[in-house]
Amino acid sequence: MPELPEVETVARLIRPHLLGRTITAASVAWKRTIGAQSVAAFERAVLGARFESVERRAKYIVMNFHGGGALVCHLRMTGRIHVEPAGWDPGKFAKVRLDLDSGRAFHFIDVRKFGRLEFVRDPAQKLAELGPEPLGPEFTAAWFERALAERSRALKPLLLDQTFLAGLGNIYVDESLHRAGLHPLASSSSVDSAAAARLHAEIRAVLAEAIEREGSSFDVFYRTPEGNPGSFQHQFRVYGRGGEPCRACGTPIERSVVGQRGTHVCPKCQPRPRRRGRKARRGSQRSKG
DNA sequence: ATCCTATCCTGGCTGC
DNA sequence: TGCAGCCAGGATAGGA
Repeated sequence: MPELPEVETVARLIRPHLLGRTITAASVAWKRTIGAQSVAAFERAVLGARFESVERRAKYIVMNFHGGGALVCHLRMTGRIHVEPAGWDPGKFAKVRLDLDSGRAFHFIDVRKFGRLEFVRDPAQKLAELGPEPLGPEFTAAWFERALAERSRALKPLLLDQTFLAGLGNIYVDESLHRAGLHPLASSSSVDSAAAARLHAEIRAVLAEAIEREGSSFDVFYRTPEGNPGSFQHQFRVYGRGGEPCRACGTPIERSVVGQRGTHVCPKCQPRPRRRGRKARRGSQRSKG
């Protein structure tokens, strides 16, 4: 499903088609896609608007308009964006169409209808609750170590919490935890300094590598706006590899459910914590608080 | 504070 | 080949 690397890829690919372009017509085929706003109000708001910038924040694509206001898009699980020549057929799952003065049209397409394309006056306000960007300057190893220590939640649900750290989803959490040798159920407060630094580095590394490969496509849903699948799925170490040998040690990857999410762990590389919420006993660190 | 469950959706898969 | 039933999951709301 689209996580930070996939959303970044989409933003990069649609940006050149949108910058400086004006919306000349708008139509909405599925009302819930545009959020709480009425179709009439949405169309009124975007008609004549000119794209000034296209950014990514967490898993959101923020398309700012000249003079204020923005379209904020979340692909959720199956959302896709295409900017294609006017005659292009977006298919039966098309939800919103925005015609551009370039002769192209912006299409928001979504099989499962969970995705959103909302017009907001103040995107900063809408995105205010999000945690730091994992690839941004705020996300330092020191901040991360402290933030983990300040809570006592299982690592996986915490990393999926967008108000804690913004942009990771199920795939990249599983991959990061495996690469750092940490179990998804380990308590955040039990993570010592060295492990926090390791996890910090692996989160950044896995996201950067995935962006380089234009994200992951493991089903028919995620495609870049150019219609291509990403290729990072070939680098997965645990995600979707239940029963297959760990690439590091050969032990079969175990699949379980953590926080309602399919979860993939190498039982040897990521030993299960003996007790939740307590510091690991051996080789303990000397952290001062 | 943290955890758990239900909700939103439908294509694709499994099993009969 | 058909079909019922289950699964996937990001975000959010509400309850324990």
